[in-house]
Amino acid sequence: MATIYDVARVAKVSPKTVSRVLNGDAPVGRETRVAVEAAIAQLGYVPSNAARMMRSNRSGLVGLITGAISTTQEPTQPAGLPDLFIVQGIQQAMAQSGMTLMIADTGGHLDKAAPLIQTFLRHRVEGLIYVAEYHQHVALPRVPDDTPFVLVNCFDDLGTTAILPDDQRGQADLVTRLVQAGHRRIGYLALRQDMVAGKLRRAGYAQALAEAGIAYDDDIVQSCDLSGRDGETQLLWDSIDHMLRLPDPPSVLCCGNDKMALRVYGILRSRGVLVPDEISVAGYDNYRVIAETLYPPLTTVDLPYAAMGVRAAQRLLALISGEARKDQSPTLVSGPVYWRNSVTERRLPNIKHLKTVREE
Amino acid sequence: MATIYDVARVAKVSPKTVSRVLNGDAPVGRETRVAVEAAIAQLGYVPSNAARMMRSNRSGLVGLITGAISTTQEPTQPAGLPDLFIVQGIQQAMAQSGMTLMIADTGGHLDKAAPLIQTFLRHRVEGLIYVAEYHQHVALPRVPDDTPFVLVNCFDDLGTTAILPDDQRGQADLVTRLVQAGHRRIGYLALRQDMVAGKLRRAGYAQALAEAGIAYDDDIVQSCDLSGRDGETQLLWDSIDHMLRLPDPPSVLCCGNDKMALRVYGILRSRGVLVPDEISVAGYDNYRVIAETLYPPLTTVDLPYAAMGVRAAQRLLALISGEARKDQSPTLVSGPVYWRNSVTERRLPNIKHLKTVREE
DNA sequence: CGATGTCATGACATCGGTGTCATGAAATTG
DNA sequence: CAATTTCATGACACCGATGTCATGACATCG
Repeated sequence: MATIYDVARVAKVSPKTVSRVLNGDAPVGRETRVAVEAAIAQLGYVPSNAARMMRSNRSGLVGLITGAISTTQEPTQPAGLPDLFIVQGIQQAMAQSGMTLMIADTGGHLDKAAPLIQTFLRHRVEGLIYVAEYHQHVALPRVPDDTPFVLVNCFDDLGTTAILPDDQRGQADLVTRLVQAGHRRIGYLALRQDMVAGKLRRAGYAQALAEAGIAYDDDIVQSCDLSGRDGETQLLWDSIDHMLRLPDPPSVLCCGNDKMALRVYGILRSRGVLVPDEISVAGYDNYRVIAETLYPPLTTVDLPYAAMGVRAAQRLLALISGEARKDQSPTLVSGPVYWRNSVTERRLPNIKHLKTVREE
Repeated sequence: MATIYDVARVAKVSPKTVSRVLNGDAPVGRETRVAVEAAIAQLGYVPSNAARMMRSNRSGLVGLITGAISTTQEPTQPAGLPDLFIVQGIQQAMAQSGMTLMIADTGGHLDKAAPLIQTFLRHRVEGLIYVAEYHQHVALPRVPDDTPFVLVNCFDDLGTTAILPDDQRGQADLVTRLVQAGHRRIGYLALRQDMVAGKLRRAGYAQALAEAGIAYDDDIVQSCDLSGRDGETQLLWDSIDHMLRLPDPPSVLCCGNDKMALRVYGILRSRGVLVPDEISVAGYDNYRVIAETLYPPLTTVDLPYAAMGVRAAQRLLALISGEARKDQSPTLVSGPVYWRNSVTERRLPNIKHLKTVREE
């Protein structure tokens, strides 16, 4: 591979002048510049980042560690939405800033994180990001204090900068919206309560009910998630069966996530219950493959993964440039409710009317 | 950040000896080794890859270019399965070989590929991989001849090494299996015919019918894919309606991919047609979020993305090590049929009987 | 018109490792 | 026991860029 010396020889200038043409850090005569550029093109010269980094000490690299890529495959995956959207967001924001993103995958085994961090440090990354597959607590190997570090979709005990989805607010927003649409009996098919998202979403559900002055009824709140293990469909079936047989059955079933909603569609269908005419269904995640393709399309809450990714990248860049320092409290990112046809709306499309009703 | 000189000073040896301890390329005395390791630990020394690369000229880096990450979001996406599984496969195989994978995303804009390739070359990657979002023809910017290059899920006019899914064989296998299950009227809801996969799968369908001695009937073959644009559900509805009204309607509907099958489930449900009792449905891709979660679970063909990724990584590594040279004909990778409950089987679970019938 | 400043360029050292070769001591061999 | 080999280690140059400083040619200024 050609070096800057080859270019210098061909262009009949000094290597330093070639460097100046490449970086534009000092004035270069017009003719000289043309000659150098010609030589570069002729030789197909590509500068070596390694050599450049030796002096300038800026690698232009950011390391991303995640289980996102390999975990997607596992049906064990507790949350429904491909965490990859987070990576997308990060990628886009980084590309804009001229940083190159190096992505490494833990393959789901957290003990591989340490060597991966080591690899990144060898490349002298200017910052590190860890993306978790679902909202969770993590205990990661130590990262040197002078390397900016951001956690996404997870948090630790060390107060590392973290970007998290606002699960509680999202679920509360959805339930509030359901109430506005005239629903009063709102069933809740919850995720596992040992999961952060499960707990927070359920808290959001309870919060919204409280704010609306609706009593919380244990009979229509069930934990139905076995994270893909057998028996899940049975459990769901039972829970739904139980709720539908109540004297005062729910008019809408809120599902812990969109995947569960997909199952619920199947169960309701096999029972001959029409959605949304006989019962409404709502999900969580806005997992578009499911939410938009289901018939009828699913009302759900956006899990703002892409936005979280962008925010994470921005924070990391701020940390790198020294503009910001690591903050103690996590950044919560919330997403909008996507209102689709799986939920009936007792409102007329008349805005005045809507207002009136809202003021009831 | 500590350098090898710092370590040498603390351990009271020469830098070269530290280097030897790190790389194990020459014998080092026991006591010396211990002293060096202690110094390394004490200083938190991490060797600089950049400096190492300067002399050894081996970066240990492989560049991966894809639209996979950002395209997933777009509903435009013609094929159904997240191409990310390819990236997974590559990642795993590369990690095993000790290579570090740098991933860059085109954001769906192919014109960003050239600068990305440039960035990778600056980092002196030892090889490049391009992963396409769906089976397609591509025209990529030139890559220097001395840089090994592998295309995955796509092919070009230059005879670059390519790893492709065997769409024709996959569809043929499925249809053959349907015939074995007693089906004779096999409807086909095809993908767009301007897509490589669409064409190949349909060819596989026709091939299997021919091999089974079943006449090809235009009445039950329809192109129904608008790639997510509006009107798609209408088009599907019409096609299904048409087929079901035939005097001799199909006993099974083969869908161009699993996403289409998901839509078909919805349509059949709203028409009150039971799957699989009244009509069977099959998909393509084995898009597990859909195929395993649908009720009943979907019979489909595995699109072997992970395997393709592994194969691609292996080929690239072979090219890098010089063991192999670029071959002209693409490598076709095929996946198994996943038989689930969405298709009726006219066979009894008796193996003898099965054999008998097979010999009919 | 001499002093000063700007422009365009080059010489040279340097970043942090590793390859090459040299060296002295210990082990092995004839 | 001398000759040879092996072992353990260090000195030094080098990879390919860039930062620093120096230099000569002009332009500008008082």
